[in-house]
Amino acid sequence: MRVRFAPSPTGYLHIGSARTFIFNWLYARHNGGTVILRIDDTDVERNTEVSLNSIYEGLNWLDLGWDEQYRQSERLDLHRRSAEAIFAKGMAYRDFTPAYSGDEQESTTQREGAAWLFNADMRELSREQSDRRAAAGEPFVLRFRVPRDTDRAVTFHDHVFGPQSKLAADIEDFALLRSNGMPTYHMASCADDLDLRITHIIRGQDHLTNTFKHVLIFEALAGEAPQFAHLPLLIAPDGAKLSKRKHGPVVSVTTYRDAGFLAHAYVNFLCLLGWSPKDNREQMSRQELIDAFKLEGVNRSNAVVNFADEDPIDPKAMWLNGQHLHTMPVDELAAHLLPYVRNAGWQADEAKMRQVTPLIQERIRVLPDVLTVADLFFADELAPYDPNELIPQKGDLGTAAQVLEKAREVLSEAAFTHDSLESTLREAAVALKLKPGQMFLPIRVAVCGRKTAPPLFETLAVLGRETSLKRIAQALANVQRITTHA
RNA sequence: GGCGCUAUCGUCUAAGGGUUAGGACGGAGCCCUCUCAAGGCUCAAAUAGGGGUUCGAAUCCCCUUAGCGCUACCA
Repeated sequence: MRVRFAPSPTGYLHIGSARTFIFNWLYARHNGGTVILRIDDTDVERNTEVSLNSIYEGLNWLDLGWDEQYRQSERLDLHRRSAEAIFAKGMAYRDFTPAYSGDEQESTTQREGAAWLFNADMRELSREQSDRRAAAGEPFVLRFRVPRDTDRAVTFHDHVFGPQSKLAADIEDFALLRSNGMPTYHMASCADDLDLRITHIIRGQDHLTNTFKHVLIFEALAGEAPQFAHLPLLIAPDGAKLSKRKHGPVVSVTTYRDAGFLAHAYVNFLCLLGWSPKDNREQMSRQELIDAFKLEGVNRSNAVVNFADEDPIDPKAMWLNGQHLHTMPVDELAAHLLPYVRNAGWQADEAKMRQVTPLIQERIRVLPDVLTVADLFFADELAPYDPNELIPQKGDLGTAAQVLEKAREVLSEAAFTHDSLESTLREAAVALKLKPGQMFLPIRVAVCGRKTAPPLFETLAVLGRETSLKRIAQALANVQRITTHA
């Protein structure tokens, strides 16, 4: 079994394309098949190297890999020979009509009545006439001669959409070769699918109606077409199809990468758009996805990627990334986090990172969150904060000072382990006739620089005696400065 | 305009003739608790509309509506 993913390098890797690639990959891995990456670059006008690179960039980030790789631009001979073969069988003809020059937007919306199907004079042109004009160097496009004197229907079975049928008489005589000699998408794609022995074509639903044309080409060339499976499209909250121009960077996979997503969490999220394992599972490992993936589980209706102007990330994707982060082994997560910490300019080694990671693991949803959650473990100096933050419930600056002084006293003796710190500080609270919360808050703020932070005893243990006492002393000094000035 | 496809909570989805229409995200509330998270529990929230077929329809058929796709040398 052989599947292919065939992006054209006219933009970056789009979220919908990424999902198509993922589904192809999953289908192949589930069935022990081969994944082929084929760059569909026959449109020389619009292809760019930058775009090609960004597609590789996106694909590499997904970290799934592929088995074989081709570029259509290196296979033009095959495409032309295939077109010639169809022409030789009399199933294609030359059309010397100059390229349609009307405004295409208007032509499709304003045109009344029947759609264009073919240019009768060209379809009926005698072979002698055709050869003569071609020999004279007159440019032409090669069109498929769609059978239309019968009531025959073109049919195929789609693994997602079921049986499909369309009257041949409703299919226009599409182009195989352009007047510049380059193959069209239809020609190149089918010729390559045949030559690369593709068994299953899994692609976006925007190709569903093109498939009738492809079936005609496959029949003309080989008599038999591969299997088809079309995927529902990914659309924007406004119902429009995702486009760079209209929706901005949300449509690029690099948006998620740059936001600090785990590649696998992103893959997991994309899988849930248009496919379901049918058993309510959502967080799934790569192997679980491979095992569960079946084309029968693919939906038929388009799925909305739920983003907003203020937030380009789908909330469910954010949640799912958090789930993967929360359940990841500590060492693995620490390894993911360390580069972010170092890029921020902080001193950190693997050992320190592994100590800090368990304290922040369930408090982050994307990797860069480490910068705002764990800063207090890495920064030498705490950012300045309002000393009034040190005041506990039902207390005042005096209470804060009292707590901090007591903390300084007991912490200079206590062992810096979780259990020892907890019992020491709880006893101190009792001695001061304060509730535990009133005792802990001033210390937390003194040591973390803010009220929301990881649990106090673990935090103190990781910070160590020296840093903890230094920060408590600084807080105390700040409080005393205010009270004496007042 | 023609042809094709689709239609379940705001979003992702389950249920493919018989269920109080299930789960998840997001939202609200409660619990847990040294703060924040995480976790647990609860609540609000859907079968586009109309006709059939059937004892019985979200599910099958038809119509309407809406959305999407393709539509003369983009892929």
